[in-house]
Parts: sequence; C-alpha cells; structure tokens
Amino acid sequence: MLPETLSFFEKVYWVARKIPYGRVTSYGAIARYLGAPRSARMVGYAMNGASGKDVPAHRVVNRRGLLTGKHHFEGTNLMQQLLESEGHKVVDNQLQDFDEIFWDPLTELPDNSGA
DNA sequence: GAAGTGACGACTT
DNA sequence: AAAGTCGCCACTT
Repeated sequence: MLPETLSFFEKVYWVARKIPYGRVTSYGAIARYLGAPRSARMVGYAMNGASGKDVPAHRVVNRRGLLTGKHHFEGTNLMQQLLESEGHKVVDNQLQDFDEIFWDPLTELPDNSGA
C-alpha cells in the first residue's frame, strides 16, 4: 500500500521502484496512481531528483513511449542503453511495442486495500 | 517576493 | 484532426 505520509516526490519514487524489470510506465500513469491525474509534470520533475536514488528513472517515459527524459541522463544515450539492456528496442528515441511493455500501476499494482 | 520554467498530459478551440 | 492553452506545484532566477 502506498504510504500517504510520504511527500509527493517520495510517492513517485515509491511507485517507480516497483516498476518490474523489462517493463516501463509513463509519468501520467504514475501521477494518476497517486491521485493527481493532472500532475504528470510534477512526476517528471520529481524524477529529476531521482538521480542517486534507487529509482529506475529510465523505465519512465512519456505516454507515447518517447524517451523525453534521456536528455537528463549522463552521456547522450544512457537511458536508451539501459532500456535496450532490458530487452527493449528504441528507435528515434521511441520505445517499440510500447503497449506491450507498458506497466500501469493502476491495473498491475495490487492495492491490498483490506480485501 | 514575483515571475518564469519544466522528464507531461488533458482539455479547448 | 491539429494546434494552442491550462493545470499542476516545486524549484530557480
């Protein structure tokens, strides 16, 4: 369950850390899961501080599978390399078969809400 | 202290 | 359908 005591940033990290290997999600999906469907920007901004943390920021892309954040990684294509090393294909900064590897916390993350 | 900016996304025209 | 506008809110200048 998501600890509501965490700050928004920490919640973002909390969800991002749960992205399974070989899957990806979007900023908006995380924002929606956090109950802030209009705060996709904040999610991206939060990832800014994810560097050095235990957060697979490379598995978070925009809703079309575009590696909008690659610019914020070291080097020029570190993000792409990380994704490719997880078995993904990236063409023109865009993930191929995005809908197949997309991981939506809303539907794939158990909520354990008392059931 | 106010204004501008931003790893986005949904709404409006 | 495509392009423009707004929201979200922390951070920077």
